[in-house]
Amino acid sequence: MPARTGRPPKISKTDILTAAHRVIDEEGTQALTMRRLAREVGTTPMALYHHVRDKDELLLLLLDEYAAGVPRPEPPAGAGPGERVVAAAVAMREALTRVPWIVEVLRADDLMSARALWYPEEIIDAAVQAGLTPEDAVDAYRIIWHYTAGEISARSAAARRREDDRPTHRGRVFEDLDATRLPRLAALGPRWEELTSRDTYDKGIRALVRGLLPRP
Amino acid sequence: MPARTGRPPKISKTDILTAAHRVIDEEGTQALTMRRLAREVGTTPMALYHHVRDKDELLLLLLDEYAAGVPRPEPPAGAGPGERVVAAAVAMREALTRVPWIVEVLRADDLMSARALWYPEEIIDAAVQAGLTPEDAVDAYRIIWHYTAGEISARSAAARRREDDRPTHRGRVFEDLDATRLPRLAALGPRWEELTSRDTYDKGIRALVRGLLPRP
DNA sequence: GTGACTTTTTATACATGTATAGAAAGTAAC
DNA sequence: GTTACTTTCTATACATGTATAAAAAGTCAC
Repeated sequence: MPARTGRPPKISKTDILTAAHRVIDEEGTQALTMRRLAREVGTTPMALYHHVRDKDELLLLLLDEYAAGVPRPEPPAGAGPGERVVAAAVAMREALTRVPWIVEVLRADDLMSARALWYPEEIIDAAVQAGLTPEDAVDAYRIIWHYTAGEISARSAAARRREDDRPTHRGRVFEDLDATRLPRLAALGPRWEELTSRDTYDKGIRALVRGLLPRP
Repeated sequence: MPARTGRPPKISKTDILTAAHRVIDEEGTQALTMRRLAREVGTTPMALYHHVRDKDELLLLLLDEYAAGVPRPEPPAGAGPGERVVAAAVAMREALTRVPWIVEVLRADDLMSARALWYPEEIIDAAVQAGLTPEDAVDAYRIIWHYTAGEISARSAAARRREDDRPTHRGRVFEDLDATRLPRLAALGPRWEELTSRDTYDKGIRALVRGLLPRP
């Protein structure tokens, strides 16, 4: 154990993560600011930046810790490759949906944390079992990931919109549609809010699997 | 023409949008701050907030203006419904990719601006032509939209990562993969960067169309 | 004109992420 | 011990979006 040189650290990455968890658990995501976190661990805000690169990385580390706590379920027994992909994607989306700050992480990085990597592993493996080349299997995974990330983002934006009662641009747009140029939308207009509040993730994933994997 | 009451406005929404365009054209998106914009139109920052709700709405209005300038292409002659959907989705993604601030807009709202609505119109119409019910056609559009938004976000995040030469969390994660638990990823590891830099949007859209529309 | 009312603009303030510069606190060589 | 070097921490500062309160500038009824 070689003695380390330099000023001995007062705080560790673990301290930071623990404190961050505490703050989020007790007061929610929006209470997690760098200043607040610094106070919580007993330092100055900028000291945190020696342990994490920026706030986005902090969130990614939190996500990783969270992922470590999610058990890796066994793929359903006797399931075909297609069903394995669907099951993994659905589990991935569900796990991510539970993370309140997930949107920030999605914006920052397109890949999951180390301990969440079994999702891509499972999806890619199942795709290869179904007959895809490894390259095609990676493509399939990325396509599924893009779809999943987009769906999560959109859902979160919709939820924010619902909380916020200020009148939205969106509403105005849909009120006066040109029925000549946009007949379908005009016809659907009144039902738009209802139609677009349905959960279509599964439907999309199944369509993707049908379209990506070779016909059995 | 009823005379308006209240203090007469010094600036209009049009002034703001014009100035915003000028700033973006001349100095790029990151130069567009509320303070800068206020200086440009000759007011105080907060005066802008009487004409736009917040910066996100401003960007949405800019997107709408931009969309007005993109001509609505005729669907390819003699194309089947599936090809029409693909063409519309590809055009939508391409148009949005050209808007540098698109990521902010995607985060704020899941729907496009008024003058960009022909994309969903075209997709929904083609889906109905293919035999879907209007409800299923809306679902199909939303699924395609989620996929598209996710892909654009991921691409933009990847581009930012490339510009930034600071070492990324992502890199470290992929260096030490547990080959026992994650054999596929470990095998692909060295090629991951290359494999995930490919453009798979078309492939995904075609898979979605295959999976969503009834077999012809 | 005067006072009530409305709309728009201004001034000020705050919270946030983080850049930058340098101080503090240790080890290692001599 | 003194000096050089390294790592971590602190202080200060800035740019940003936007909340809040009040001021300004008009119309209208009388």
